[in-house]
Formats: sequence, C-alpha cells, structure tokens
Amino acid sequence: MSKITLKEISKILGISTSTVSKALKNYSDINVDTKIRVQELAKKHNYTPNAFAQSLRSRETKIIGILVPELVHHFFSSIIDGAINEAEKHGYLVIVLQSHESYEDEIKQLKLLVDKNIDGIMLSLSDKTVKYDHIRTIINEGMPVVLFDKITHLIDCPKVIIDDRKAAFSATEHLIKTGCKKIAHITGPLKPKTTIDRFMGYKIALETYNMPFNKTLIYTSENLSFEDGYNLAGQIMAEHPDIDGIFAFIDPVAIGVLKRLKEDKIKVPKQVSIIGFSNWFMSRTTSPALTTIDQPGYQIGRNAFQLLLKNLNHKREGKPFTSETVEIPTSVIIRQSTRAIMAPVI
Amino acid sequence: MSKITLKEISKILGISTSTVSKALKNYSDINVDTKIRVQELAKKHNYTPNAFAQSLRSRETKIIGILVPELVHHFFSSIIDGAINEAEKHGYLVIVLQSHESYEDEIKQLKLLVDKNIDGIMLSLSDKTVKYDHIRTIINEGMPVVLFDKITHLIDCPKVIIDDRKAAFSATEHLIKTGCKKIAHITGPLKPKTTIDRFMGYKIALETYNMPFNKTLIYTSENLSFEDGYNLAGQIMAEHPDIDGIFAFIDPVAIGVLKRLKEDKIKVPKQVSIIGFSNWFMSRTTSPALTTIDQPGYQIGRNAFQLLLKNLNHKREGKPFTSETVEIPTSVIIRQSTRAIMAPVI
DNA sequence: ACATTTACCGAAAACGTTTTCGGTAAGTTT
DNA sequence: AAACTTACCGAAAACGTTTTCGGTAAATGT
Repeated sequence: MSKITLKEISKILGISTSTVSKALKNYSDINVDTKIRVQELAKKHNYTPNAFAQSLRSRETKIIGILVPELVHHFFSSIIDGAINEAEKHGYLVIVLQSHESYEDEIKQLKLLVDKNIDGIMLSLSDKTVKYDHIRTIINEGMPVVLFDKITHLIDCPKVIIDDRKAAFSATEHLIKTGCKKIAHITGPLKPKTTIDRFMGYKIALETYNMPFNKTLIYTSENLSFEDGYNLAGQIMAEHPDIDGIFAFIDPVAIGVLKRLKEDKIKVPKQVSIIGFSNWFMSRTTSPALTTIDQPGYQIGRNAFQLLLKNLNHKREGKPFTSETVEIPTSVIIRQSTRAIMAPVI
Repeated sequence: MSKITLKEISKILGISTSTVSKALKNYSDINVDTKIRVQELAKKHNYTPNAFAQSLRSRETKIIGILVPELVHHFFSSIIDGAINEAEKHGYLVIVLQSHESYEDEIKQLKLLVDKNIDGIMLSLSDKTVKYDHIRTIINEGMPVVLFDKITHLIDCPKVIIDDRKAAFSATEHLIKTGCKKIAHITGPLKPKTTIDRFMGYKIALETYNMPFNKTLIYTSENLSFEDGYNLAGQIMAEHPDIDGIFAFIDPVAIGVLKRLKEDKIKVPKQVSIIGFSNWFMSRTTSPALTTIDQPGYQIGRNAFQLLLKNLNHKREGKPFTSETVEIPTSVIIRQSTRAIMAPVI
C-alpha cells in the first residue's frame, strides 16, 4: 500500500532507474514514447518522490523554521500566517516553535531546527536575549536567518521591523493634536528595545511640540496585562488627577485603563483620551472603541519570508547573504477613545 | 564549516564508519577506548547525525503536521500551542498549515504533508468539508491521523472534542437559572456540526426547563463577527423587545451584542443577560465582563498530540491504530453580563 | 565504404546513516 | 595441541534519488 519508488517503476517497465528519473523530469535524451510510458505508470501509481532521498542529495528540505516568543498572540500569529502563506507559494513548509521568552529555550529550539537541516530560520528574539553568539554561529555555519520585530542590530542579517519610535511618536502626536495637555505613558518591562523605542517616541513627541517631559508621568506595566492597565489607571488618576491623555504600551493595558476609568466615572475621551498600541482584535470592540497603532503582522511575516527566500537562493547560488532591513509602516487607527482632530480636516 | 559526518570521523580516526556509528550509540561490541576516542572527537566537532539520512533509513521524520482552518484565532492558536509543547517533549517538531476553511485547500495541504513523509497529522476539518475520502485514503495508506474540534464521526480515527451540545446546554441553563424567561440564540452558518450542536443544546435546555421553543428567537450570524452581533442585537430588540437573555454562538458576536445594547441604553444584565462561547481573551475585558463558555484549547492540543503519539508508536510496532474519542470538559465562566445566580449557592 | 553525428539508454557514484553478518586474533577450555 | 569462546572490528547492503559519463546502435555525411 505504501508509495511506489523509481526502482519499482523501473522494474515494471524493464528499464533503469536513471531513465525513469529522467523521463519524469523530462530530460531531452529520453525517447518520447518512453517518457509517456513512464509518466503514465507514475501517475497511475501516484508516484511522488521520496522527500528524504531528495533532501539527502540536494541538501535541501524545503522546510523553514520560525521561532517566536509566543504563538498565542494576535500579532505573532498574524506574522506566522503571513509567513506560512508566502512560504507555501514558493513550495516551502513551516515549522513553528516558541521560545516562551526564555533565552535557554531560544537556544534549544534553534538547535532543534539546525539539527533537522531545515533550509532557513525566521526569528523573533526573546525578551531575555541579550547575547547573540548562538545566532551568529548559526549564520556563520551557512544557515540563512531573518530577524523580525524583536530584533537586534548587533546581528548581521536581513531584518523586518516596524519603527516603534516613529509609531509611538505618531501616537503621542495624535493625543497632542487632539488637545491633550498632560499625557501619561504606560511603558513596558525595561530591557526590550521596543520598550525604549516607544518611550523615546513619546518623549520626542513632547519635545517636538514644546511640552514638558515629566518623569512622574511614566508608569511601568510589568506584565503588559489588562489587569496592569486597570490597576495603573487608578494610580495614575490618584497621583495626577489633571491628566487628560494616556498612551499605553499595548492594547490590553489600554483596555484595562479604559475599563477602570469608566468604573471611576471618568469620561473617555472627554476628560481623558486613551491610545493603545498594536491594534489587537478586541480594540475595536470596546466602548468607546480604542484608538491605537496598527502593526501589520501579516505583512511583516510576508516580507520576512521574502527576505529569507532571497538568501535561500543566494545560498544555492553560492552568493553571499544580503542583510537589508525592511521597515513596515504603521498607522494610527483613530477610533472613539481619543477626541476628534481639532485642526481643519482636509 | 559545515557539519562533520560519520565518514569524516572515521577517516580521522582510521576506523570504519560502522564502528563510529556503533561507538556513538554505545554498542556493546565496541571497545571502551574506541568509544571514548570517537565520542570525544564527535563532541569536539559538534557532530549531529544527518536527519535526512536517518529518515531515509528509519522512514521516520520526527515531524508531524497540524492543519487548522485558521491560525489567527485564539482558540486554534491555543490548540497549536498545546500540541507544539507536547510534541517537543517527545522529540517531535510541528509543521503548521491552514485550510482557510476551504475544502480544496484542505486536500492540497494534506497532500503537501503526506508528500513530505511526515510521521502523522493532526487535523481540524474546514467548514466546507462534507466528503472525507481524501482523509480516509491517507489513513488507509498508513498515516496516523487525529481529528480535533472540527471533526466527523464518519472517519475512523482518534478524536478530541468538546461536547458542544453539553456546553450550549450549560450556557442556556445558566441563563435560565439566573432568571431569564425569554432567551434568543444567535447561531452560526448552517452546515458545521458545531452550529447544530450548540443550537441543540440551547433547545434541549429550554425543553428540560419547560420553556417554550420559539423559532423566531433564532438568529443567524453568517460571519460570526463582532459586526454581526452588533447588527443582530438591534434586530432582536426591535422584533422581541421583551427578550431578557441572549446566548451567542461565539464571543465576538456576544461582544457586538453587548456594545449595541449599551448604545441603545439597554442594561446588561439587568434587562438582558448575555452569554458568549469560547472565552476569548477579550471577553474578560468588556464592561460588563462577558459570561462565557471556556473551551480549553491548550488541553485539546495536548490531548490530540498524545493520541497521535500513541498511534505513531503503534505504527512502529506494527499494531493497528486505535480510534478512541476523548472529550475535554468545558465550563461556564461566570462574569458580569449575566445576573447572579438566584438559587441558593452550595 | 568509412567516418561522424545523433538518439537513446544505463552503470555507477554520491548523499549519510544503520545494522547484519562475518571475520580475525587473542584468550580459554579440554 | 586442538577445539572453542570472547572481544572487537569492518565490509556491505540498504534506504531512494539525481546526475555524470560513457556506450551502443542507427542515421547521416563524405
């Protein structure tokens, strides 16, 4: 019942396996009649080449790996979605792994992928990763690697990113332009680059619009959770009752804030405007719906695979790897948790 | 720079590849000194066996495939999360594919997996799938397959499910027990088994509690979207202003309903109770937070892999496949969109 | 009639591993 | 001293595919 091989076909037809192989691949030095006989028999028995044997010879699996910190996450699953679909178009399958934001796991999972001889790796770094030799080693051994979203510039390889600083600038700018005078920022765990970038975007926006930067307006959410937002909102309004804008690191936190403010009878956006980050699915379902920053995960995944593919081809052709960085634009999704724009609308 | 092989080790040490192979695998007919020499050299050069070559011999890849209708979906990504983690524990990697709810894609993706000679498949059927020969064929050719969530009993293989009917019964029962007298049900697209099961659970609950079943209280959401819920809520309240409970097929629909009722100044749960299904992440972030049914995706994934593993082993040992069905229990997550239980609490 | 081209096919090696089946040399038993 | 173990190692085949390099026979050119 199991699959037929070249050898079996050759035996049935009384010809050599080389001829069968060539007939199926339409080599020019095979008689048309022979080709037809072979191809018909192959079709009849539903011949498909044995992938192991092909890989063993070609040293290619047509499988890539993708390692993300967490899979159950709208942003990352969108990226994977984009990558899988793009990969499929080019005949590649995708193994998905998670580092669970652990440096050790990241190393372990990468080793699993390398040992399986997959063709390339798409990688988003864990928050804990601050050393990069494990990745450099892999690249030096000839494995094409593309970094996306959680990246470091200390590794020389293609990268796909969004400009967090620019996006955070836009978010803060939106609050300013809609009339906010005193804006708090809920930031994330200290180390990751995204935390710093979003904070910097916030700060630069204030400076650009000649607004004072006040350190006490920075609050930290350790877990980036709904609950964190809920609790911090209470603290913020207690310490700074005159606040009129909050820029949260990420949507769930913003939604926690929103819920708390509503419970405390603080009008959103009349008294306090709220802007989130990431455009999670649920952000359009809150009341009022949450203004936020859209991070196009699907496109990031698509682009990352395309960069990977380029290097897969380079490798096959013996060319050196590229290491370009692609920036995917973000946009402000204006909903009802911020006030209407005051400047004349075009 | 690339990986060292048995042959190269054997050349360096001046012994045969067979000896090297056996030394690394601790065969008893190899001298201890030789073993040590081989193992040290292997470690020094970071030897890892070539996976293709192993697979070619053993006919095993240690890779499984998982095919879901959509990846970007909290429920499915949780399932995949559970499957990946469980698989990893047993040395398996996971290729993820999507059918995008298309019958043709399902066939195509399954073929990709089969052609790659992966060891087994975890599958959740697309909504469009009503014929199952493509799956039966795969199983008959010896591929271990496990069905989960979107299943059919017309295929003889292991299955992991939740009892939708029972869960829907509990949901409706909860509304009844908290005092609802006239309950509408928003159902999904007609064909899928889940739609029918949840509808049946609703209906049976009504009958059980001697409440009339009224056909006009059944509304259909084609897209199972937030927007559908939003719009249907308006329709429902217009046609049945005296309704006091709504059981929605799935959380986003319920949240759409919630938002609309709030906009229409209808008190939830005072005037109308709402219960959803699936316990999406966002359901605890709404105000009032949504009462819903928890479907433990992670556990489903875990269990499905365990069943698959059992058959992977059976296959290796030449035993026939099992075909047990595991039911994962659901639970009602009581939040604020339904009233407090009236009966004495135990 | 001989030389040369063309058309077609197959042997063989290679990818890297695993395992069976001997085989040799040393040591042990009668 | 002959027979027999034991300890250790290697040759070889197998998994299935791909591609190079000839090789043979027929067809064509002088």
